[in-house]
Formats: sequence, structure tokens, C-alpha cells
Amino acid sequence: MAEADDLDTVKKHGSSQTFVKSISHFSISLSTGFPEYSSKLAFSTKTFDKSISQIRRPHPVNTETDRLDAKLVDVAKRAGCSPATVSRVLNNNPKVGLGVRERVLKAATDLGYVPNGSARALRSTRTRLVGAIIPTLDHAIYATMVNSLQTRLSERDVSIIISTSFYDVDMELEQARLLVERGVEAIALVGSTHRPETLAMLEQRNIPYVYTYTSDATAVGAAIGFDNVKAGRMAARYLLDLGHKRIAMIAGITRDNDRAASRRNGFLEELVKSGLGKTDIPVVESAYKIEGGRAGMQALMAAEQPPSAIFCGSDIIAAGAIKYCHDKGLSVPRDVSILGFDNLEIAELTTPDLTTVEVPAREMGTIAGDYLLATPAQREHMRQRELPLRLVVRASTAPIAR
Amino acid sequence: MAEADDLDTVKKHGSSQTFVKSISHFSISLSTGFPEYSSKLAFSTKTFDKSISQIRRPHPVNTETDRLDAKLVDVAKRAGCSPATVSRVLNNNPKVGLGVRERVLKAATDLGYVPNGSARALRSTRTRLVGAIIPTLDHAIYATMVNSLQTRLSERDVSIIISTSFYDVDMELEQARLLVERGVEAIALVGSTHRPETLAMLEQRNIPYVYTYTSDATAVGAAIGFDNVKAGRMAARYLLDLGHKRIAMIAGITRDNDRAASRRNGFLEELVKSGLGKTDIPVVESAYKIEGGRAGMQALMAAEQPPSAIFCGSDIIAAGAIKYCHDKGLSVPRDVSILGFDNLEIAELTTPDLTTVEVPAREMGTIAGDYLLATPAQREHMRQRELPLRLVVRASTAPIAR
DNA sequence: CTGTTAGCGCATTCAC
DNA sequence: GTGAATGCGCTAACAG
Repeated sequence: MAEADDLDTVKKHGSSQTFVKSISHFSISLSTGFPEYSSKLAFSTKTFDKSISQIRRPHPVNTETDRLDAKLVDVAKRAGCSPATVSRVLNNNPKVGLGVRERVLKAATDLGYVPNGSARALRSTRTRLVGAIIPTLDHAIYATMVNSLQTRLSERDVSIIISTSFYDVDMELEQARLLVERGVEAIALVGSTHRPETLAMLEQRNIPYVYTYTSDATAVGAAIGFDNVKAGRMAARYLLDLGHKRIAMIAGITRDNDRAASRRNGFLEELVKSGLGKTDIPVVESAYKIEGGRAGMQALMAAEQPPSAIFCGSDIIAAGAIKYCHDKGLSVPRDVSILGFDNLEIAELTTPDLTTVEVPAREMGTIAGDYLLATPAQREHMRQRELPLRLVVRASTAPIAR
Repeated sequence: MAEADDLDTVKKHGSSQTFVKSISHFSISLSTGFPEYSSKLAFSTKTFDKSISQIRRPHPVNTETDRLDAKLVDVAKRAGCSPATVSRVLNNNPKVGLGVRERVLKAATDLGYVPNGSARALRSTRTRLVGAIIPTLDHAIYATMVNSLQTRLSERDVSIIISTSFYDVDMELEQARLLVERGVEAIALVGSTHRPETLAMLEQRNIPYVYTYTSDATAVGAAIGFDNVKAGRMAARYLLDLGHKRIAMIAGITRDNDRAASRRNGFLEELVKSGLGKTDIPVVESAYKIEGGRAGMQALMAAEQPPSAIFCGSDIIAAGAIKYCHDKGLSVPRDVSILGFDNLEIAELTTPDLTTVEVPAREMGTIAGDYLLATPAQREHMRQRELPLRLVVRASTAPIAR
């Protein structure tokens, strides 16, 4: 990876492009899906006249004094060429004379010209917009994914519209419809549980979509994530190997949440395979909040024979569970082992540090971005991507005592 | 405010609007800035034909078999009226006969009609799009704000384009330009440090903008947040009142970050006012990461006379600081008091629980949303909003020993 | 290589 | 109340 080279480049070109360039080699280069624009170069650091502001004006504007928004024609006039040529320059069309190109660029910056995205989109059917619908940004695991997704997209000047469904597939459909109306060219979703209408709408309109946090691709949709059932099994295996017999789980709310449900299923499956009676495995569900974990723990530990090991559907739940133990004087992991999921930054803040299953959130975002940016042909090879899960063993789990 | 009416409407139409409506009374109702559309009602739960998908097609489409995207004219034909009338129905124009209206709605749902946002935007100059530029989504404090901002906007079917600047004002300018090109009708920014070109561009094009996390409004821009200097002073005051004399700070990186800088300045100011020599107050800066806090703490505690109280620019830094103490066998707060900032969920995960200054992130997002949705006239009364800061005293701070 | 000609899909004047 | 006409600003054919 040519880290040094890029840093050099960056310094030469000044600061505004810095980030974009410096991270571009983290992912494959996909030139066709969303080709680069040159307009950026032309109009970025333009100085604007600050004094003319605050003039409210109705739709049809044309007072002579109104230099406000130059249009493509104005640029053409100033550059002494046709609108078509200006358009070509803007779109980086190579077959324009060097001289004209420069005159156009100059005229554009002089006028402070900013292209009208709506007109462009209407005419070209390319909006350079993608959408993402996630459950919430309030959970770090999604925020992190979106962050890297957005970063990847911004490298190609593609903007992202984000909406949150609060784990509700009906709301998701509503938002998907709005995104389609906005003309997004592709959509990222979370998980594989969606209203059939949502998918049908996207497929009918030929809008590619990608699932994240799951590896279950559909016939036409892609999936970039991991196998949640496997994740649950991995957790179970680990606790079993530690010698635990009384094992429980605090899952996330499984309604409309296939990831939470699959993790639980895989977990139970593996335990049952190892001889545990399915009904002997206490499972409670709680929201992804510290308080949820605390409450879940309380419910679990109220049993006559409380579990010696507990798998939590998220680190945040695990943190709440540990907190409950502190309050009740239970020692972790001596009295009870706690296993988390996600490997959020907070996994290092609990006492003891949390053993957890790491979810590759950042990587998912980047790769999902690559998928959304790809051409249809390229997408064929990217339809399914199962990223590895990693068990991060820290101090909240231990072999069963005695 | 016709709150009750709205709720009624919602129930009749099924679940998808529920959440949206149910939280709308947390904020004032602003009807004019972004008026409601009715199109939502008409096309939300439509069933689409899944089988016709995956047909790639060039721009001009018109094969008879291509039912793919019905346009407004098609709806008009099917409803037996003029395009103008369909448009009126879509835009909730009251002067359309009830009979026609229903026929139009039916025709639209039958055809699976979805309006073309670009065309609409081009013609009406209303995109129903706003932008937000934040440093990063990887910091919970921003993710939370964006989450509530997006939630508020979605209640009015306004979409949000998010981009991240990574604390770089040049990158911010670049993104602002792109947002303007996309036609956003308003923009939310973080803090009050921006390139003059950025603001000039927005002002020249008459795009309202609002600062968050600060209360420093500009001549034309609004600010919804809190006073960072005051926040720093509050922190200092608290530690002083606890009797501490050797006080230090681990600030965030202050470059391009007025919030971090102001907090530090306010903090120092108050200490100096109380007789401490400015040069006697150790200040280090670190990234908003646990590791940053740990490193900062190490630097601070290496002094001959280490501080007895430390103010951290963020809870995440404070968590790292506490972690360092654990590792080194230092007791918090006996040996050293740690004061955080933000009141993230993690403030309850440290041992001991973290005393911190609470930042109203969620509320800022909601109110900023209100501002962006408001009409120009309404905005006059919302130009500046200083939200209260609250000191949340927990267990990581104590009076100076002896 | 460059200019000319036509719309993209819709909302908004106006008439009626 | 409703319809007919007219562009919004831009890009894509097609000529030359």
C-alpha cells in the first residue's frame, strides 16, 4: 500500500482533497459505476461575495443585479462557446480542446458557478445519490458502519441519504419509497428481514441493494457481512469449551431483527447439539442499552440455579450485565462469565475487560460502499461476502470453577 | 397545532407513520417551511410486481411492455384528467374535486407511481433535502445528534444528506459545495470554526445554516447549542470548589475545533481567576479515543507534582484516563479526581462511575431540525438557542484529601 | 472537436 | 375546479 506516496501527493495538492486521496487505496478502484467529475477541481475554493446575501426572492429571478446563480448558459456566454461544450467540460468529456476547456473552467470559477444537481439528474438519470436505511445511529455499531460507508462514497463524490427505521420494517418501506423518489441509485440495508414490497420496489426499478450485518444474499440483492448463526454457535462453543453447563443468553429484541434472532438460534443450536436440553437454556431479550442488560441479568440470576455463563447479544448489554454483578457483589468471571458481542470501544471499559465477538463494522461499510459504487458487471462478483468473525478473549470469561 | 388530528389520521392509515407522529409534539409545529405532502398516503404500501426486474435499459425507454416507471402523465391518463390536476393532488392542493382526487390517487397506486424528485426539484426549486456536515459519526456525541436531527426531519419527509469532515475545515468546504450542488435547502454544521468561503457560499445562495455544539451565532447563521467557554469554567469551578489546587486538563485536539479550544480556554480562565498561575496548569491534547486518554494521563502523571484533579475534554478520554489509573494502581478519586465531558452512556461504565458535564446532544439535533424546517420568518425567533449544561456528579471526583 | 436541437418529468402560470 | 401551455437547467443525440 503506497502510504508514503499518497501523503506526498496530498501535501502538494493542498488540504482540501487530503482525506479523500489518502484513504483511496483501502479499497478497489471502480471507475465505471460512478465516474469521476472534474467539476470539483474547478469550483471548490472559489471566493464568494458575501455582501449580497439575505435577499429573498421568488422563483423566476432575473433582475440584472442578480448575480446570484449563474447557470451553464452564462458560463458558456462568458467562455464564448456553446452550452454543450461547457457541459462536456463539466463532465470531463475528453474530446474538448485544451484551450476551450481552460476558458470554460475560468469562466465557471469567475462566476462562482455551481451546477444544478436536479437538472443534471433529470436529464442524465444519474443522481450520484445513494441511500442507507439503518435501525438507528444511536448504536455505535451502525454509526461506525455508516461512517466508513459514507467515507468510501465521498471519495467518488457520491452523497448518501440516511434514514433510520428504528427496527421497524414498515417504517423501512416508507423510507425506501422516499429514497426511491429522491432518485437514489443504490441502497444499503441492514439485515435480511424486510417487507417483500420493499425489495420488490427496488427490484422493479432496478435499484441495486446490499444487505449488511448478514451474509444471506437474495436472488438479486447482495450481502456483505457475516453469518449470525455461526456467530451464535461460536459463542456457545467457546462457553462450552470453558466447561460451562448452565448457560444462558440475553439476546437483543428479536422482533424484526433477523441478526439478533439468528445469533440466538445458532447459540441454542450448538448448545442443544452438545446435549443441553433446549428448555434448560434461559433466554431473555432486552434492548441494546446498559439498563436492558442490567434488567436481563437480574431476571436470569433470580433462578434457583443461576447460570454460570451468559452470552449477551451486544457489548452494551454485556456492560449492563456486568454492572448488575457489581451491584450485587457477584464476581465476574468467578461467579459468572459474561460474553459480549460487537467489540465496541466500550468492551475495554468494563471491569473486567469484556470477552466478546468482534463484528467487522468498519470493513462492512467500506465494502458495501464498493458494492454500491460498482458497475452492474462488477457487482456480479461481489454479490456475497462473508467477513470473518473473531473472538476477542479478555477477562470477563473463565473456565467453570471447581 | 392539530396534534390530535394527526394521530387520528395515523391510526387509520396503519402503522408506518406511527413513530413519526408520536414524537412530533416534542417540538414546535412548523408548517410552512416544508409543507406536508400527501403523496405518502397514496403510494406507501403499494405492492409491486417483482418479476419484471433486472431489465437493464438505456435512457429513452418506451417499449410497450415496459410498465416500469409510470410518470405523472400516465397517472393522468388512467385517471382521465389532466397532468396539472394530478400534480395538484400530489401537492395536496385543496382545490381539486373530491371525486377526481380519489381517482387520481387510485390510478397512482395502481401504477405504482413514484414521483420523480429531480423533476420536481427542478421545477419547483424545492428539493426537500437538507445537509449536515459533522466531524465524524464515530463519536457517539455526533451520532446521537444526527440521529435526532434525522428523526425530526423525517417527520416532514425531508431527507438528510450527511457528510463527515474529519475535523478539517477545507474538507468541509468541499462537502458544502457538493451539498449546495445537490440542492440542499439548509445545512447543519458543527461548531463555529469554518472557512469564510463556506459561509459566504451559503449566504450568497441564501441557504440557511445552523451551528450546533456552540451558541455563537453569526450575523446570518443560527446557533443551537451551549457555551463552551462557560462549560470549561463550570468544570474548573467544580474542581476548585472541591479544594483542588493542582489541576490539569486533557483537552481534545484543538486544531480546527473551536469547541475543544473554548472549553480549554474557559477552564484555564476560571482557574487563573482563582489565583492559579496559567503556566502551572498542565494541558495536553489527545484524540477522542480511550488510548488518547490513557496517553494523556500518562504524560500528566509523569510530573514531579502530579495533579490531583483532571478535566477531560470528553468522556471517552476520561475513560482512558481512569483506565490508566487502574493499570498504575492509582485510586480514582482518592489519588486523583477525573471529570469528564459529554455524559455518554459509557460514563456509567467506568469504575468508578464518571462525574461529567452533560451535553444535550439529542435536544440539539431536534431543535436544529426545527430550525432547518422553519420558514424564514420563523427562523428569526430561533437564531440563537443556548441549552443548559448540567453537571452530573458521580463517583470519579472527590474533595481533595486532607 | 464543436454547435444545434430536443426534450428529461413535473409545477405553475394562465385561461376557461 | 380544471386543462393547455410553458419552461426549470441541463445533457445527449445528431450534425457538421
